[in-house]
Amino acid sequence: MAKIMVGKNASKKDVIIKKAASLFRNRGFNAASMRELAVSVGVEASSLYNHIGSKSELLQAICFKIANEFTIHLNDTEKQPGSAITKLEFIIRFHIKMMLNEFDEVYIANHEWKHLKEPLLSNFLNQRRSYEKRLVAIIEKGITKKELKKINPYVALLTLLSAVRGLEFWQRHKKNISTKVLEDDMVTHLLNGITK
Amino acid sequence: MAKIMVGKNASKKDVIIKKAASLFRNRGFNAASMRELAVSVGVEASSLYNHIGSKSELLQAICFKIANEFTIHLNDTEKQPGSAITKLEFIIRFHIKMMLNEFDEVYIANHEWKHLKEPLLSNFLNQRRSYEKRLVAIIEKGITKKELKKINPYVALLTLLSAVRGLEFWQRHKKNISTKVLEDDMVTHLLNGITK
DNA sequence: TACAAAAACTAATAAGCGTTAGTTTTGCAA
DNA sequence: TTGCAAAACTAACGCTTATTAGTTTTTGTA
Repeated sequence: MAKIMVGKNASKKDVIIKKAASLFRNRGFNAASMRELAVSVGVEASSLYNHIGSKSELLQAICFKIANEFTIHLNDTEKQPGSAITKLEFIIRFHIKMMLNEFDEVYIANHEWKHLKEPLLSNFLNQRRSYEKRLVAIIEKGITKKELKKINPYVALLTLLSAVRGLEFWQRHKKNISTKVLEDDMVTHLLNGITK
Repeated sequence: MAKIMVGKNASKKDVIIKKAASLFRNRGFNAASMRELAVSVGVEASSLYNHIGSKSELLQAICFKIANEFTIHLNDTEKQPGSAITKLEFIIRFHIKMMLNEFDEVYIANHEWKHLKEPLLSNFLNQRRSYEKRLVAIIEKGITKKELKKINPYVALLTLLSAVRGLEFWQRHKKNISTKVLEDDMVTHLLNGITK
């Protein structure tokens, strides 16, 4: 009768979701079984259902939590004054922080969303599309105002988002580089290039 | 008794692997079933086993084919003379081409390798680590020779590889941008930045 | 045309999956 | 201490999975 250990301010459901995020990232959503999750939580598989509705509900919770956090931050960014470059730097730094602080969840929102079930799958994709369009708008404005080079804004978006997303590999590359160096170097690289 | 259709110069095994690559990318390795693959090939599931050994053999074939192609190209790059920038541009362009021409396979080598079984999993990861170290060496040499800015070479590697990998999303963003613009803009962005 | 090998088929296997039903234990409030 | 709800347990369900065995059909060659 191992009871689920729950820290302050976290419901048992939250504990399960956290463990699920870790498991889903390490094994993939489909490969991860509820029995494995149960072991990691320290309970029998069927007991999980006293706290959650289904396996896919866990995936939903993770994906939409992350999507909302990014949306909220973009809302803030758009409100604040400043050049396109300032805004892009602000956004890039937020992406980097999210990658470092909520790695499992962000990874899942990036890679395992495809196992969401309709209609939530469409919902999620719409939310992401909308996010990207708003970023493109910022880049376009920067080009118009001659703050940025005349490159294709979609290519720039792609490059920015992908580079930041690549921090997934940071787990592997943690070679005594401080997160500050990481953040600064990456912002420099993406905004100013690497050639001298 | 639907026989597997096979084009010139392609064995039936090749046809199955090609279909598997597409299926694994769309559904994920674990979610993709041999029965689905059989439908896509136009045959009963059990008939596949006249041509292949197992499901994971298909994953192996795909992952190592791609890994080898990248390794071979890096061998060529290292042999040829030229600055670090030239070499990096050469490599970036190859990555972009691979992404566009062998999308399914590259995607799988990037994302589904974790479902490889030992000892091939370790083998694959070693091969990738070695590839990355050789790229870092090129970047380091470029910094030493003052061709490149003094940034952390691992961060630069990360940024480069991830940005290129982001071409996965190209399928979604195909907004009448020619692949030439794409390639050129991305190389410019990654080498020279986007700020004016 | 006959024969052998290749490749298709049907049917079945054992294992693992998410989930449910029914029961027992736990922990808190009266 | 009693009583009740929350949360654990055991056992089982129906389903899907990769894979195998055994059989039949197809194909290419002599």
